[in-house]
Amino acid sequence: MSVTDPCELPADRKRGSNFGWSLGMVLRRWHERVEELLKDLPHGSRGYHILAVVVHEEVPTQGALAARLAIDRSVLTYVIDDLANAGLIERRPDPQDRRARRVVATERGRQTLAEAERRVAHAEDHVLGGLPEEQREVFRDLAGRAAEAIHAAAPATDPCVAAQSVLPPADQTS
Amino acid sequence: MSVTDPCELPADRKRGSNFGWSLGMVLRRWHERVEELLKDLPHGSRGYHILAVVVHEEVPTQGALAARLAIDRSVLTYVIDDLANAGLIERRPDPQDRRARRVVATERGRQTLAEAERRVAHAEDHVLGGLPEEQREVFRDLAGRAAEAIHAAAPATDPCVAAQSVLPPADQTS
DNA sequence: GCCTATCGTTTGTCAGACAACCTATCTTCG
DNA sequence: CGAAGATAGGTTGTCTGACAAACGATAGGC
Repeated sequence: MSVTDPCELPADRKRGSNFGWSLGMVLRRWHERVEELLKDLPHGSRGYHILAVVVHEEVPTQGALAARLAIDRSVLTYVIDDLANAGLIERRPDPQDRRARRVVATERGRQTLAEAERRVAHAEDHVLGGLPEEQREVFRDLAGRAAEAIHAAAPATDPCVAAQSVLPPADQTS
Repeated sequence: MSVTDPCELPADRKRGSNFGWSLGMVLRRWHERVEELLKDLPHGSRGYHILAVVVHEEVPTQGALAARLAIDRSVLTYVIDDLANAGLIERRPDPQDRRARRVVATERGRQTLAEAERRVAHAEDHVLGGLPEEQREVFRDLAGRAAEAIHAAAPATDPCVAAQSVLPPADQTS
């Protein structure tokens, strides 16, 4: 495949192709719905993501959890607090390293997550209602793979793009 | 970085329940890059979206612009202020309705947008670098169509999903 | 000519993100 | 062993951006 030629914008670009806007739109709606659905889960979608990783993956420590989700550690602190208060997870001292805490899900946490996942899956279908059924799965899959690639290549600052002005030199008064 | 090996994600459950996270991840990265690229455009990606609509679509008024982008009017006020100060757009009184302002792009605004779009397209290719080339276009297209459908069906509060607890009936003591 | 709705603008409030700092513990090295 | 630095987790404070409410100006109905 030859290089991407970003200078040739598909003529349709004017309306449908605001990728950033579109992503924001979909994500916003996803948030609205999920936040509504998971209102009694301690921190809504935040708690959901964390609980999901705790349940589905054997996560060594809080730090690893933060890295896995690409969120700040200080967020983890209070979300885990509240998830623990709700009896969904437990913070146990790591016998190997007493600085670290192992975060493990309780049985109740697993049940709650299972129910939450059912609801979220349903909500997602609704959010993507504008797409025919089979394309929803494609979209989810592509999003997941794009996100994983991004997460794997963590260093956000890739200087391959020069930082020069988009504005013309301001001689043409219009 | 000792024990954790965050890349060991057995594939069976890593996707399917973290669509929201994936979207957030992609969008965050998009933001980082675009905000970097458009740092001399008055409000970064915000100004970019607004300018794009002003240039590409004949938008009657600020209110219509806000509705088109699904953003708050109060945001439009100051972003348009700064875009106008930068000489990219103009606010003209609507001859039909002197409450309303027509927002039109200047020639400079058009040029700036064209340049910005080139850069953004390039950045987007980079953000989606984890996907093979042809799937990027699919992803963009799906996102665009999903977003438009969402935007068309604006009323966010659709009570088709009951708001009941995800938590089991609390048999555990605290 | 009033009264109400609408457009754009301004202001205030609130939650979430992020950085800086702190404490406890582990590790390394003298 | 003990001191010094590194690391895990937690706390605090600041900053930004979103949203609601109030405001002046103008249009349209009666």
